[in-house]
Amino acid sequence: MPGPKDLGYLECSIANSVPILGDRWNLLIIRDAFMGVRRFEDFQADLGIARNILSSRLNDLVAEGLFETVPYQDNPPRNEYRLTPKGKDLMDLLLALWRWGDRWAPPEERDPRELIHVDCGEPTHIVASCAHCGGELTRSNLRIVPGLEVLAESQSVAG
Amino acid sequence: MPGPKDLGYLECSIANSVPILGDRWNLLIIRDAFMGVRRFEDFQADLGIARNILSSRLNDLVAEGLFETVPYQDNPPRNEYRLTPKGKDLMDLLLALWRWGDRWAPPEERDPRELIHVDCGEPTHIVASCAHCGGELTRSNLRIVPGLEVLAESQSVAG
DNA sequence: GAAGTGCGTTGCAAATTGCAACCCTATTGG
DNA sequence: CCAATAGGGTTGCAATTTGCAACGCACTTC
Repeated sequence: MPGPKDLGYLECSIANSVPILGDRWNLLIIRDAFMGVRRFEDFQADLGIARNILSSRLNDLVAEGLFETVPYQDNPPRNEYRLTPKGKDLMDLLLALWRWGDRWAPPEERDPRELIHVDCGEPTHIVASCAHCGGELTRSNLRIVPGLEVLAESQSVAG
Repeated sequence: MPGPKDLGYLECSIANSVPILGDRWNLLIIRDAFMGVRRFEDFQADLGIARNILSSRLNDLVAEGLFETVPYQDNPPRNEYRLTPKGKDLMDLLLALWRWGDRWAPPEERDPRELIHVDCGEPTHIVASCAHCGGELTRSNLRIVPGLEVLAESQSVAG
């Protein structure tokens, strides 16, 4: 029975997020939404996505509660698609994706967009820090427990 | 010409990352790799992914430089799939995904895994902070320039 | 030498994608 | 009033991808 497989059996937050976030278009639509895009035509024009796919994806995103429709005109009825709190909470993910892409898959022509941290006024990017002590989270100071394994460079099991 | 569309025209780091990361299986394979899984059979058993798809995805991930094959036996030749620095650098993304999923799409039975910050010894999760000043990055203190828009709650254009 | 392990490839049916074309409502122009 | 345009989709169809099961192949172990 082809088509996306149900991943519920994995019993994991990441696996549960994957059906909606592990999709090329959804990630790009969310990116656009963070940039301020809100209308069907604007998403379509910016992404070059086929209209039927965009329609389907927006419906999925609304059904999953990442976007909500907000009418901006009655005749004919027209909606904007806006991020909900659940959608807006993806900001860290987008920042991480942006950062990774800048380091490992930058566009040919440098992306003119910069992220500015208003509090300090400087260009910035995400750094992962600990919710408890504020220290930086790195591969070597993190551990998953109970875990098959650690995230660190040096490993002690499985080879 | 159906099938994944080339997104190069978007000229953006995120769009460039999407072809490899905007895929259900790739994200899960990477997740497993961070948990210490390295062998074909182990990925297959853990994810329940079809063998042909796993084979295809691992090849893609190696081709993109996120994984590298490391022989662990000569007869017959067998390889492990390990994250490269490029792949390991996805840790922040995985942490953000994990965090988001915990908040918005947690598994029915609570995931027994916890992330421990070894430096302070406490369970933790990612908090986005500024690479320049270390302050927290929030939707209201970030700006994309030049930008159609800001990430903040309150917006001044297109609305 | 019969079974088991590890890693894939092959075949096929079902689902998804992309494109172009069409539909509908309402506004604008003459 | 009729035509053209804008916004927001839906429909049809062919190419591509998926998922599953089965098969292949090279050793190893009993």
